[in-house]
Amino acid sequence: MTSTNKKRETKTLSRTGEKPGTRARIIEAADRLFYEHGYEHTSFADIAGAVNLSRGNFYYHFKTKDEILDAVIARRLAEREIWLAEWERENADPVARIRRFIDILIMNRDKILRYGCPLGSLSAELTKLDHPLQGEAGKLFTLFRTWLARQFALAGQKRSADRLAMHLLALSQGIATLANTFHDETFIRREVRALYTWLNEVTGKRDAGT
Amino acid sequence: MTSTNKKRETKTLSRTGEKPGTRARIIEAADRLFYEHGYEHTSFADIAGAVNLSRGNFYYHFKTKDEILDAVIARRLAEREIWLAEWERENADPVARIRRFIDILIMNRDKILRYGCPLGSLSAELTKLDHPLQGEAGKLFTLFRTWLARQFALAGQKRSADRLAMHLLALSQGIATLANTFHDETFIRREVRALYTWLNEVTGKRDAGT
DNA sequence: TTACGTCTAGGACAATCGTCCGACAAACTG
DNA sequence: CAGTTTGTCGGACGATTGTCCTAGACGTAA
Repeated sequence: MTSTNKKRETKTLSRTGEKPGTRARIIEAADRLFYEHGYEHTSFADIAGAVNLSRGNFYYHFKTKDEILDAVIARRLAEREIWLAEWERENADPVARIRRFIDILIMNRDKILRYGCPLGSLSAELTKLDHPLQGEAGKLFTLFRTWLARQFALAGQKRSADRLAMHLLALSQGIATLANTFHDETFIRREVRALYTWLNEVTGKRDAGT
Repeated sequence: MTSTNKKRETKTLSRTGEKPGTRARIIEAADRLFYEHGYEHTSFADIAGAVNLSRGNFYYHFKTKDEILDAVIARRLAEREIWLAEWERENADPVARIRRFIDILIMNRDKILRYGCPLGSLSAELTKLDHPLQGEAGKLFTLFRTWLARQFALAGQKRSADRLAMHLLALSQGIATLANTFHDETFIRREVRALYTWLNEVTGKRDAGT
């Protein structure tokens, strides 16, 4: 449902005189603008301006705003799936993998301080708009939820895997929101340390460093 | 800065043929609509329609949309201050007071499932809009933060009072966001139970019921 | 060459936005 | 009584919104 795009396939196949990946550039700009200024507050003109396109040409690629949002969510999903694959490839230990998830808070701290959590803020906004793509946005959370639960299960917490995953998701979400509200980087670092400790406790491990 | 309203005073004093508390009714409707549909997504016409007023008359009471937002935030602040006073009056034990805060998640669970956290969603939206009243909205969090920290201090956790307050705020915030995203009431109840346990642990108390 | 599909530009469109005005009814003031 | 204040109404304003259309430029295929 998310991205059955005949256009995309056509594009990929054709070798006409198009600028390299105009459609992809639009989605990328929309992704950034939706994150920084919100979905509703970002206009067609804003996105078109960000990629130096006329609004008319823009319409050629996306007929409606919802279509762009759908593409943006699909892009975010794909991006996160790559993250998860990398974390699995680089860490055999499921607990180490979960730590990689927690580390997002540190690695993206600048953007979090300025714009909050990309997943949470989008989901919250679509709720207020009663937008039909709420479910799609929810899949972003579901992706992490099931992945985290699988790691917790691998770490020996099979029975409470989903509970732990949800708890970790909720706390990460709340940390991002409050850090954004108070513009407090120290708070992020402190909570991440606490999360590390919590992770070791619930997985029955000894402390594994900072 | 928030609510120096000559008009309000005039209104309170005058006994003209006005409908009882038109201004207050406007603020009340705006408060609800901002929560349910967001600030930007709520128009003058929406609010005016909700209180059966013409847009023209509406302008008489509030010159700009920001003015309404300012009044709504002031209203929310006042309302929360009353809550806190009640909790203090009804509970001598600071830990019991903190439990009252946690209970918000249960008591407002229906609205949370539908619209998320009133504080967090507003703060997040104003961030995206880069709105001048971000700071005012932040005061709502600060109100709870300082109050919770005071209760933790009274409960014997003076050194880590603010840290505990922030942690509790963040988790509550995250619980609301995820419960809203997944429309999961069970999740709220489970996390609230866990918060009760956590509260007893950090304040060095024995388990105090459900 | 001609024909065609792909891509782009510029602008039109109806609707809605926040804002603001002028007229008027009711009540209080002197 | 006349005059002022207070509250209400209907509608106008310029700007911006998402959406859509048409004309043409470009490269490829026949």
